[in-house]
Formats: sequence, structure tokens, C-alpha cells
Amino acid sequence: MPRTVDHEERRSMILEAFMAVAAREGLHAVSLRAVAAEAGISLRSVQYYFDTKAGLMQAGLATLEKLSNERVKTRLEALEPSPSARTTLQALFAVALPTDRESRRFHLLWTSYAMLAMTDPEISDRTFVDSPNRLQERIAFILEEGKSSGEFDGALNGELEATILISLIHGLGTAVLVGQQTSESATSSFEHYLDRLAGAKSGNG
Amino acid sequence: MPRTVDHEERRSMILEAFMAVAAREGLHAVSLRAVAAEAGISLRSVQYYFDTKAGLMQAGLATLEKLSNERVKTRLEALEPSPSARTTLQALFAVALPTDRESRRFHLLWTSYAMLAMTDPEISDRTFVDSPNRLQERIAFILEEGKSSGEFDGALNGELEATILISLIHGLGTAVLVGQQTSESATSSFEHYLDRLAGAKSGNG
DNA sequence: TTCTTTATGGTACAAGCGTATCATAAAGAA
DNA sequence: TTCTTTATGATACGCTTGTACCATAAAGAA
Repeated sequence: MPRTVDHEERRSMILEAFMAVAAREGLHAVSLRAVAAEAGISLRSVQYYFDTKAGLMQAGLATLEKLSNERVKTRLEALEPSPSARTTLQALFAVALPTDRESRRFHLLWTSYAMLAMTDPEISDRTFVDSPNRLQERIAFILEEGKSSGEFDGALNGELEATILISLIHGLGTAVLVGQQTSESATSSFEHYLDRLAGAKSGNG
Repeated sequence: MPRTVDHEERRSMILEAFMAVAAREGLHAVSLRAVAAEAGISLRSVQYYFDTKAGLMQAGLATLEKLSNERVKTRLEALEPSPSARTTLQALFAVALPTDRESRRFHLLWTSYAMLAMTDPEISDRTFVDSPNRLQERIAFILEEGKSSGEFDGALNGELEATILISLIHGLGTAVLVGQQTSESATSSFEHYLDRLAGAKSGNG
């Protein structure tokens, strides 16, 4: 076995260049040559590690998902031990909001991939069902915990509320991304929503 | 003046072909040749009426916005006279939900354009601020009317609730589009939300 | 009818694309 | 050292793209 290189390390280096190009010029503008130039390697090397463009695109989506999961995990682990349901929901919202460049990049590319998957069979559209489903289950679980602890009304329908919450989080995120809402107004809207969800009796703003 | 053709009629015929191609193959896959073939005319004619591809893309977005406004208008005019705030909000939600092929097409292309506008300066990103802003003002107005009529609590913060509502509508719409939610579950989530907004005292599911 | 402008077709061009092929430098195995 | 496999560079091919150019049919104006 001659001249062995760490393939995983090489692939992730190229994927980082992929992300940079995709975020800067748009997912539609990604080309093997542009990624190669961004990574400072030759076109041939990108082919070598990803074979085809479809392979690179699929790896890009997988990376995006992995990075997002890591961001969520890191954010939640940074919380105090046994956080309240509200605190956990706030953390999930904060990580979903496209405030810094990395989260803006994620939101832009994730949505671009989702739209691409609607017409391109090369991109698995299961991702955009399974991944939100996992998040929704997680939120439902948090709500159940909140019910147990008395933080939320025991009659609250966790499944339904989780659906609303995830849609609201996503909707506010998109509004911030395109510049229709500031992150401040989105945050106060979300807080207001949590107030009513927790209060469940008085719905003032 | 020789051989005059109705330019507006010709342009809208080409734009219809544009929509068909964009919805079927994705906005990124639109080419002047594909649109020409779809319309059954020559490449040259598409150039003649839209000059450049950028011109066609801009006209496509404008058409999309116009069609959406017309859909909303038609849906609202079909309501009974002096509808309740809740009825009006339900109608707005129904028209935003990607259920039939035309509304799915709108949601797909609108979101694709929004993402495109983030990286392509040729596409005006003002559209994705102004258009939701108008809808949000409209919703805020509906909520104010609901407050006046006693349908909603007078202490309700119309601006904040409008922000939440528009984000929720958009978020649920996207979830339905990608297949993560059925239109039925999205609708019952929305109804549940309206229940709590109207009740403002008991928040059961 | 003749002229002039409009509308359209056909086509050529340069650029960029994904992919494939060939050569070769690098490095562990013999 | 010699051999063999890995990793990379350079490059060519066929295709599609947006754009530009040239010709011409069609139709109101003279």
C-alpha cells in the first residue's frame, strides 16, 4: 500500500470549499471547477474523492445535516443541567435562527437543497421529511417533560404544539434570512408565543 | 407601422411556458431554449420579447407575484360579505397552503426565487421583504377588526400576532410542500392555533 | 405596387460544464 | 533498489448555455 492519504480528512476539506462556494454564489452555481479552485486543488482531485457531481452534491447535503446536528448538540450541552422546557425551546430557536454567518449559510443551503429535491431525483427528498420529523419528536418530548414538571398545562396536545412550534421556528427563520424580520423581532415574537403557551390562560402581548 | 403583434399577450404566453418549465424541472434548470421549446416558438423569439435571460427571470418573478395576488383576491372575494376575522384568516391560510398543483408551483418557485435572490444581485431581494410586509399588514388589519368586533381580546398585540401568523402560515406551507406534513395535519394545527388565539383563555388541543 | 418596419427563424460563437483519459510523482512493499 | 499501487495534474471531448448576427416573411404606409 503506497502513499496513503486520509480520505476522510481530504473529503471534509473539499466539502468545506463546497460550502464556501455554495454559500457565496448559490447552490445552483456550484461547479466541480469552482470547488477545486476554492480548495486550491485540481479538478481531477475533486473527481477522485467524489467521483461525480451528484456524489458531491449528496455529500454536501449530508455534511449540512451533520453540521446542523452538531450545532444543536453543542448548544444544548452548553445549557445548565436539567434545563426547563422553555429554556430548551429557546435554545433550539436560537440555534435555528440565521443570525451569524454559519447559521445563515445553513438556512440558505438547506432550503435550496429542499427546493432542489422537489425536481431532482438525485437528491433524496426523504431528508426533508426525516430530519424535521426528528426535530419535531424532540420538541414533543420537551413539551411532555414540561407538562410533567407542571411548566405546561397537562391538557396540552404535545404533537400538535410541536408541529406548530417547528413550523413557527422555520417560518421565523426564513423571514429573518430574507430580511423581512430582524432577529430581535423574531425572537420577541417567539417569546410571546412561549408566554401564551406557558400561561395558557392570559394571551396578552 | 407594419405587422403589429400584441406584445403583452405574447409575453404572457412565453411566461406561461417559463412557469411550466420552472415548475417541472426546477428554477435552476430554466434555459431560453427550454422555454422556447415549451412555448413552441424559436429561441430568437424568446430573446425578442425578453432580451436577456435576466429579463426573463425578472419577469417570471413579477408574474409569480401577480398570480399570487390574484389568487388571494379571488379567494377573499368568494367569501360571504363581511366575513369574520377567523374566516378571513382561514381563507388566507387555505390559499397559502400548497395543495393543488398551481399553489405547489407557486410555493416552490417563490422559495426558489427567494434563495436565488440571496446570492444573485439580478433578482431584487426587496420583493421578499415588501410582499410579506404587505401580507403582514393585511393580517394585522384583520386582527384589529377582530378586536373591534369582540372576536379577539382587545389586549391582543396585532403586530406581534401578525408576525407569528405569517411565519406560521409560511412554515406550515413549506412543511406540506416537502411532504413532512399533510395538508390535513397542517390545517388542524392552524385551526388549533386560531382556537387559542380567539379563546385567549383556555389553551387545550 | 413599393417601401419600411416588425417579428421570427436559423445559426454561429465563445464560454463553461461534467466526464473521461493519459501521464506521472509519491510512497509503502518486495 | 525495484515494484506496485495511490494520488494528482493536465488536458481533451462532447454538450449546453447565453448572446449576437444575418436573413426574410409579414403587413401597414406611401
